[in-house]
Amino acid sequence: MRQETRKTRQKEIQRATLALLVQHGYAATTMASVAKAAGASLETLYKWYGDKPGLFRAMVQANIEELRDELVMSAAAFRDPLAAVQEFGPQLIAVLTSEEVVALNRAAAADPSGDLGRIIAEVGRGSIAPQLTDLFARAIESEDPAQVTEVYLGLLLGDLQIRRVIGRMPPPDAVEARQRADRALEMLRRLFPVYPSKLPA
Amino acid sequence: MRQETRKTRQKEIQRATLALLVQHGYAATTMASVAKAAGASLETLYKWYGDKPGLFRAMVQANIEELRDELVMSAAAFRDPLAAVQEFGPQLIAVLTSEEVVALNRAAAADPSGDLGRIIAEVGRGSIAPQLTDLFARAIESEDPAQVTEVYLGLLLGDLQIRRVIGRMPPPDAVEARQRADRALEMLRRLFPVYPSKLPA
DNA sequence: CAGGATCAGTAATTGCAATTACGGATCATC
DNA sequence: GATGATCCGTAATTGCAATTACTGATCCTG
Repeated sequence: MRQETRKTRQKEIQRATLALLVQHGYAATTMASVAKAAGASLETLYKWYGDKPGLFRAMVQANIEELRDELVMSAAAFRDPLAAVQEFGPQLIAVLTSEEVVALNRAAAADPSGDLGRIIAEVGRGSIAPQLTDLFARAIESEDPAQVTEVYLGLLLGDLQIRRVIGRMPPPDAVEARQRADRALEMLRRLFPVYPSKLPA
Repeated sequence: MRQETRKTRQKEIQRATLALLVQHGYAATTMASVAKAAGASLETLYKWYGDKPGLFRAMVQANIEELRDELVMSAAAFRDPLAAVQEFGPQLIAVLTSEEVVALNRAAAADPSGDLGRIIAEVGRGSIAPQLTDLFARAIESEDPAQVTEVYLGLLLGDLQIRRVIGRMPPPDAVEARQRADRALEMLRRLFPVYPSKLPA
């Protein structure tokens, strides 16, 4: 099979795996059910991914990277750093509380090896936080822009993520997400001085 | 067997269950391993708890209540509300990032029924947040003290919990916890006006 | 068009853990 | 001290899912 074909095939398999993970959880997602849903054979799954953890490792990696790339793109579309943050916040809430990311986090929580958690942390937070820190470094006076990011994320998300992961909350809708993000940014601006040139006109 | 004896026996079983959960996770904690560790028989486990989820439900309930009671006690020991919060913050960080609570959260994340998550949310947050809200209502001018609590928890914990649960972080030590709590309270006081009478002497 | 590789579909194989069943010891109660 | 209940320890039973093996079908490559 050609490389291109295989790549799209793998994407299909990983998509099917994620769908089953969202619906049934890690333990109840069997290799057989993945094969059936993806129209692939067990032999192929094992040849390509080695074993069940291997499949999920690849799936998590691919999906987290995909989500990251979407977020990266949207952030780059702005010149004014705080305007970018303002746009970014609600998206970040939406992504991090989505069924998909919640399911990925649950899988990571159940993974004794810690591989899934490492992937999520490195690819997810590891690439998102620096972007935010860059934006804040351009907009806010602080010797430690990374800490501004910390505070912002705390204000933005609170314990939304952990509550979602243990299953005690629906995802916030778009209106709530925007409100929450606006409040977080407003509080952040009261906590840290904004460069005068960056004040809104 | 007398009531008292049975109660202590159940406590032993639940303690052993938690220890195994912390060490191996939910999936790898077998009923047989619990029986062995607790020196109980499988028959007793099934007679008392019905099935594996039942055992874990009871265990989570008992342990969360125990943790809550410890926190409740410490908070009641103060007269000045913000002093109580100041003392409470580091403890809350320590408890919520402890191996035990992380393991309980992981079990809840893996539980498809949502029972464990419900227990944790209701017994845990459901009793802690109102206590904090009471303290803030006495110390801070706000039409919505519950939201002050929200903000405080966000500043205090950030994404510590979710990062702990997916396995990408050691628990913060006592010094870090206190620093973090102090910073959170200090930021909170800049965000919300404190009643003059409550200002420190 | 032959040859070899790759894949889907299905049928073993295997191991593990939840659950059940049973025999002997222990303990509270009368 | 008898007795019935309760408990421990261990040995089935059972079901499920990961993993492996086998059989044609399909698709590139020359």
